Amino acid sequence: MTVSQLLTPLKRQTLSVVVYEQIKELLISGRMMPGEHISLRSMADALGVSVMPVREAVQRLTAEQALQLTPNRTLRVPQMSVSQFREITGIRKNLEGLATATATECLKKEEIRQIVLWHENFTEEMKKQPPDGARLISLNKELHFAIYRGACMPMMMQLIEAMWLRIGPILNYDMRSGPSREGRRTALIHHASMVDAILRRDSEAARHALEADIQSAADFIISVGVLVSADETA
Amino acid sequence: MTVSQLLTPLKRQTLSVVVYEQIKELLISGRMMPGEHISLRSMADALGVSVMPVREAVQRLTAEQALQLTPNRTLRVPQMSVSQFREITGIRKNLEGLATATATECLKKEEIRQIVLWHENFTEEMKKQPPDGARLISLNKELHFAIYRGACMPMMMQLIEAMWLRIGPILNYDMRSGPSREGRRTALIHHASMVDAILRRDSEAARHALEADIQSAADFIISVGVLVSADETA
DNA sequence: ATCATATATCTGTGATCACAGATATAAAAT
DNA sequence: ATTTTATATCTGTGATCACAGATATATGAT
Repeated sequence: MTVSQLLTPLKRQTLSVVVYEQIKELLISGRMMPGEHISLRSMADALGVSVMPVREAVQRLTAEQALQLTPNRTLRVPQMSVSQFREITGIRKNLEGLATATATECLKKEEIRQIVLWHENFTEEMKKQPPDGARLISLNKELHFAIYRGACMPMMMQLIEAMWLRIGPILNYDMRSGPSREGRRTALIHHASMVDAILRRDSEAARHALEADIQSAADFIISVGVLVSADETA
Repeated sequence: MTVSQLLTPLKRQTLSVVVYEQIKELLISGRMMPGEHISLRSMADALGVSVMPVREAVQRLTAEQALQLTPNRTLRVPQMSVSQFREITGIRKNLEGLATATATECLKKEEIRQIVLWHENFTEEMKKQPPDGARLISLNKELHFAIYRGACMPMMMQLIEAMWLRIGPILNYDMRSGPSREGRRTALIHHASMVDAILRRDSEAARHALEADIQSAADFIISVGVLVSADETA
């Protein structure tokens, strides 16, 4: 065996996409608050690169509406109005419902085993006093995406990820301090019936449970009052 | 009335977004073929700007998968495999179906009048011998988006536009020389029943007609054989 | 102390240069 | 004539500078 065979393929990673992934992770895990301002140069200094890669990463995130460029040439993580959040919730129920139903019919045994595992870990963390907010966010995401991946619809995955990227800061806003008690109970109920439906290969039941999970979480977010009026989002 | 009141608000248009819109228009109207190569500098020269704005526009289009960056650092308009096209068709039926059903229930009279107008123009152009391919593409798009806009779901609109951007080059591939005779007949049938359902405020019938329209067009594209094998899209 | 003005600093945007990798072209050797 | 080698050109990427607009700070006058 030669040395060249030992080397990893070293897939081409431009600095831009590395920066992009980093900022994306900050947003999706909710370490940046809605309304918070950022700047290209400060971000570049913090990451130890020039502004160039940050520019391209930010440009891309702005196109995905994960960041927002105000009329005063200021970058910020967008706030969200109730109506925007309602619309995004409707779209999510549609897309993720379709992905869940499709996945239920074609998931492999090994993949189902993994899903059950994520579910158990999530349940376990939920029962702690108090649960670790960051870990809950992560486990919840892993559980959902393990299901969606099973649908074998790569483009659908991208759309769903784009949606999660936009609601990431909002979701974290809630999860950061751990969800309320009844929030925990309903999440566990819906997750359980969703996993149960998958095990029974009942695609419509799985879709229904998933939609209920999304809707109840959305209702909670709206009731908390972190969303702003429509004119503050412009 | 002062002069300042006569001036348009002059909304801030960066060069980048102007270039972005231009390339987008080229793609969506199908003036660029799938597999065709482009370069930043040639595009910049053609538009009379530096490479900088083109870079950002292309970066954004690449993120939206409307352009593709090959491993050899070459830009091209992506080809599409049959499975990719099938998936995108499924997503489109879902998203555009939801938008159509929603719009059917809340469209205003004036908006419906406009939709009927686009439908009549499209029908008229279809009956010409031969029909103008570019005009058909434009009219078809206007008709569909007039309906979707009626749903008042701005985020949904962005998702739908992103889908159309990706299939633009493929659709044009077919429409350029005008559709086949039976393609024309089925398109007209589905459009007619869709508009009819909207007039009757029958949202489920409208959704069904829309889905049939998308599916029949997709079946035709697949039968033409412009799609490539999966390994050519990597 | 309060308000107006001026200065300094920070913002994103665009242009230009330098660089490494890939491709095409031309020259040379067989 | 064919293959190999060298050169030139073209590719996207990253860094740096210049610029105009906006914001904050400081300076001045009242």
